[in-house]
Amino acid sequence: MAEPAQMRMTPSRRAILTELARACHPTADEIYRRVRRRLPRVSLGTVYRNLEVLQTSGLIRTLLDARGQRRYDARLDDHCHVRCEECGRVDDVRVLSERPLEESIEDDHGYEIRGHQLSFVGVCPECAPDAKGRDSSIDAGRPRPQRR
Amino acid sequence: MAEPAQMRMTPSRRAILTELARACHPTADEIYRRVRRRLPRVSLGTVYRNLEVLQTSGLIRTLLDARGQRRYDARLDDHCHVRCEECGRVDDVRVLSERPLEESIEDDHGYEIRGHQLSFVGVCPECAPDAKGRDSSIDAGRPRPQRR
DNA sequence: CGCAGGAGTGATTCCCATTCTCATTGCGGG
DNA sequence: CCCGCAATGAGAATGGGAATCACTCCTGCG
Repeated sequence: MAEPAQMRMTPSRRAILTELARACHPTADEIYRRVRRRLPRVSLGTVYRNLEVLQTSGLIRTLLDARGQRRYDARLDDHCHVRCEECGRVDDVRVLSERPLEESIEDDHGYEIRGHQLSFVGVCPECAPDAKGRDSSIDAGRPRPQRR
Repeated sequence: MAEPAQMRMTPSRRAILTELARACHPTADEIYRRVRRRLPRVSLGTVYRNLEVLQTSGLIRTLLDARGQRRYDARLDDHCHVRCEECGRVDDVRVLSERPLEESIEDDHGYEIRGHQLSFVGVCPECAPDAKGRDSSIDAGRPRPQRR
């Protein structure tokens, strides 16, 4: 799913990809400021729009930092992250199977680890595309999807 | 760490805890609407303030749904979540060691699983309270912590 | 008992990340 | 060369969350 739909590789999109590969999990605003250094006329709206497009096309990934702000990732494979609760910074975690994960993060990255989370992401039965009957009696008033 | 600091158990705080135990991972706004049913004079600001206080006191936990909105959890033990990308709903995952996790989530909860994340949360070396020298030469312009 | 000081609160405003609107631009095909 | 549509720039709108402020309510103490 999420095939590289028809999408033009425009200069602003190319620049976003370049900056994304260079910086480590930047926010939309960081990307915006970097892209502007070479394409000064690019607007913030364009950056957001294209990040959305690139993600839909499967070229980049979105993630959330510890405060809930979106950050973007050029790596497409599954991997772990460490997220700083203070500044929002996000780092990749190198997984070395022979060492306990928390310990190696503290040693290798200098983070003071306070916790971890394992979460799964998907679509709940109420939102399932096939909409198999099932109008929830509980929490009935929930509005339909609606992108945030 | 995070000892139950001195904190009065006021009616609004009690109501928040009650509603939190009843609903499953509500947002601040959902808690607000529920609390208001019994304490109609409570304001949204109070709810946000008290959620912050309760979390600092270690009585509740904060988590982020798939869209980055904060949700609150009365359970204090470590456990996994499933998060719906469409509506934001979050469910607890029952971990049964004898079955593959994704499979049991699909079966038990009806979610269509699209992915998972393992992430660690902590404080990065630059934000470490002891501030051991280390002013980053890379990415120098980063402003100091500053809550969001 | 009366009071000072601090915690808690309601109402409101502010801030900022993200989205939306809309007029304009420019590429690609005919 | 012209049309149509995707892409864009500029800026307004949205919405979650935090902050401000004046006021109320305890609580400990004299």
